[in-house]
Amino acid sequence: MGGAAGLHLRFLFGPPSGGLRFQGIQSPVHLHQGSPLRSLRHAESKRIMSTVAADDPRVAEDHDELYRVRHSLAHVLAQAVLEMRPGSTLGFGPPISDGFYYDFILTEALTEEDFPELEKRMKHIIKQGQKFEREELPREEAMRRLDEMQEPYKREYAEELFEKKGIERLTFYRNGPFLDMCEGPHVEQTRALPKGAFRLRSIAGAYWRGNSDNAMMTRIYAWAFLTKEELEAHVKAYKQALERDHKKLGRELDFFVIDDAIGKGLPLWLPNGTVIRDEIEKLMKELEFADGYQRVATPHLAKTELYHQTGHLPYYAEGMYPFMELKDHGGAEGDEVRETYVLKPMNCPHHHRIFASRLRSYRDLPIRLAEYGQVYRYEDSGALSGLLRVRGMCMNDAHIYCTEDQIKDEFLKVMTMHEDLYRILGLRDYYLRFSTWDPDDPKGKNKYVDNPAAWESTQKHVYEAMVESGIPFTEGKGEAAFYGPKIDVQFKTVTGREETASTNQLDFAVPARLGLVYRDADNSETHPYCIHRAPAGTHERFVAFLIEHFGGAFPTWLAPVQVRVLAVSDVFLDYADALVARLRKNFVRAEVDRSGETVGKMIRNATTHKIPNIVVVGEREKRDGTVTLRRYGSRDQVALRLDEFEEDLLRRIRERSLDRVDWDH
RNA sequence: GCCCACGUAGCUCAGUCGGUAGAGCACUUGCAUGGUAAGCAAGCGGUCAGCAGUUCGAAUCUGCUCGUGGGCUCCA
Repeated sequence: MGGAAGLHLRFLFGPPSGGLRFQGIQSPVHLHQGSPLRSLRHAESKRIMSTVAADDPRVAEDHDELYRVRHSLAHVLAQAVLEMRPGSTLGFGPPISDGFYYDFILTEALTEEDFPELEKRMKHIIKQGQKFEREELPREEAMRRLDEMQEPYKREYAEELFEKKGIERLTFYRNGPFLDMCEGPHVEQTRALPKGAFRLRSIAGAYWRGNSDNAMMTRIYAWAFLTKEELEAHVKAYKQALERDHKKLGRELDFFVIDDAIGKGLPLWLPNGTVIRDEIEKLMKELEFADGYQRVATPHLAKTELYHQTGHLPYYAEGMYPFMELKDHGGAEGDEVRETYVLKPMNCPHHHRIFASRLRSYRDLPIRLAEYGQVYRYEDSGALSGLLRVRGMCMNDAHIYCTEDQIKDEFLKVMTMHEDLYRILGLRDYYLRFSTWDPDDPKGKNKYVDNPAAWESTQKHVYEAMVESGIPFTEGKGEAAFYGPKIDVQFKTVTGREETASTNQLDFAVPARLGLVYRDADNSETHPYCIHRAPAGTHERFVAFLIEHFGGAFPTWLAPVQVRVLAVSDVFLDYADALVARLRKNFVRAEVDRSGETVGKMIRNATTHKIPNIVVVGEREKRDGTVTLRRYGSRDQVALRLDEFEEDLLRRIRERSLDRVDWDH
């Protein structure tokens, strides 16, 4: 997987600028909430949805009250900050999904310890009942005003608005002593702002306009709602969500560790976490087998030269681990470098070489090569986060080589596979984004392969496949990979951060660049199209999503330990052992608790480890040939005959049943 | 990479004014043989992330390094 250009390789983990790493974003469209995917197949949504999300605060209800409150509070915060740090300059201060933020260049640092005083000052400002007064100025006056205000960043943006967006007049808002260039709207006056319904949340660095070439500003985030109750409910929900954090659960439930002795961003999968990975891989292999994929296996290394041929180097070198230089003799100083190798940051070049390993006929196509290949990317250290953003990862990868006529059907099958995978796992809170070419993009030919005809045709095929799939999607114009359109699947983490789970790209350029051909019906040599696809993204990130989705309480088929058997006394351990042996013959991950603790304690331990099936055996069970079953999340105990217990258990595993409902959220 | 915060036992955390380290859980052992979320007791466990400095004396103060977390256009 991955793309054929450095920039786009990184798209599985978000664009290089980090533009997708929003804090607290709501999914633009909660497309799949509350309804099974299947029912969406024929939904009325067979059209491209609006590019701007429905609950995006910028457009919601044409700037509703909440938007005005948040926007106005941002001004109040800025006023308070300027009181405490006179002479500081302003950046942006927009409403966001759960509050607002404001960016500053501060004359002297503020920390979260200053929050109480800032909040106090904000409340004081609110009490003053300052009126928000709107003023529109034509270009020259506006620019003069900004010069007087000594706000260089606002000024820079104003220039851009006049130049590029072609606006005529610039809007300013004044409340009390505070003046800001701002399009509004705002509340009438500060007393209209609900007291006690906002809370300063955190302080963070943020580059001006998100570009690391620009100045580093100080960003203050705040939560804000219309009522105190809403704020408190939000904060409470946020804290509860932190309990599901995959990093926390990963430690508590022994899923993975990241050990500095190995290296940052290089997770070690513990036995429990490996089970989940393996189960996802098994599932994917089944789905792929059904769709005619063939499995391949390729090494972690390749000669650097290969990446020169694909066009990744030297452009993408920064995203890769440093090259390994093989020298003559013992590699002593001064020995000539014979060849260099790289740790692969993607699998596609290897798969392309497999395609090239023999002469291909049009009759062979489509060829679908699948591999869960381990890749390594040298991500910025500050970007690393648990399993969500790592430097060593396993791609849920496959490359489909096909003719133009096959694109639509193949893409449709790929999207259907996504649907199947997510439905099986009960994942609903995601949306799809169709990223297209922007022929008018000023960066033009540097950003996209210069082949308008290919763009038009491939986008049409992908679009038609999406429409036919019936899966709703949004469009991101100008966000395509440089070699073709793509469909990304966006998920939200428990803390509200949005991440790309899967990226699926249509590549009409790189196979040609590598000289891949097949013999066509007319005996000519033709370049294949290539679809890069990864329904489960990387196994690291995907398992992280699943941990958070299930809150660590996995359904039986996914659970690291599927059944734990407790004997009420050591006397009945033989019965417990026999039961476990019987289950393990059927590949059930069952084990006996031999801790010798009290039953209450063993129940507690199994429960805190979120084991889905707890079986208690004692005299009654041994005598009657039964078990007493207690399912995770339930206090009920059910007595079952051994064979009916086993049959039900095996069925749930076989059917990949989501056998619990209380984690529905 | 950059900004901010944080780093004490395997985990979660306490540690006052700078005076040489503590709890609960986990683990080990012993007792208890217990019927659905913690039986009782003892023990083991720390280079207070690392290095350097200030000091008679540093977990505590300062600097650097390493690591972790949050954030780095939701664009006036």
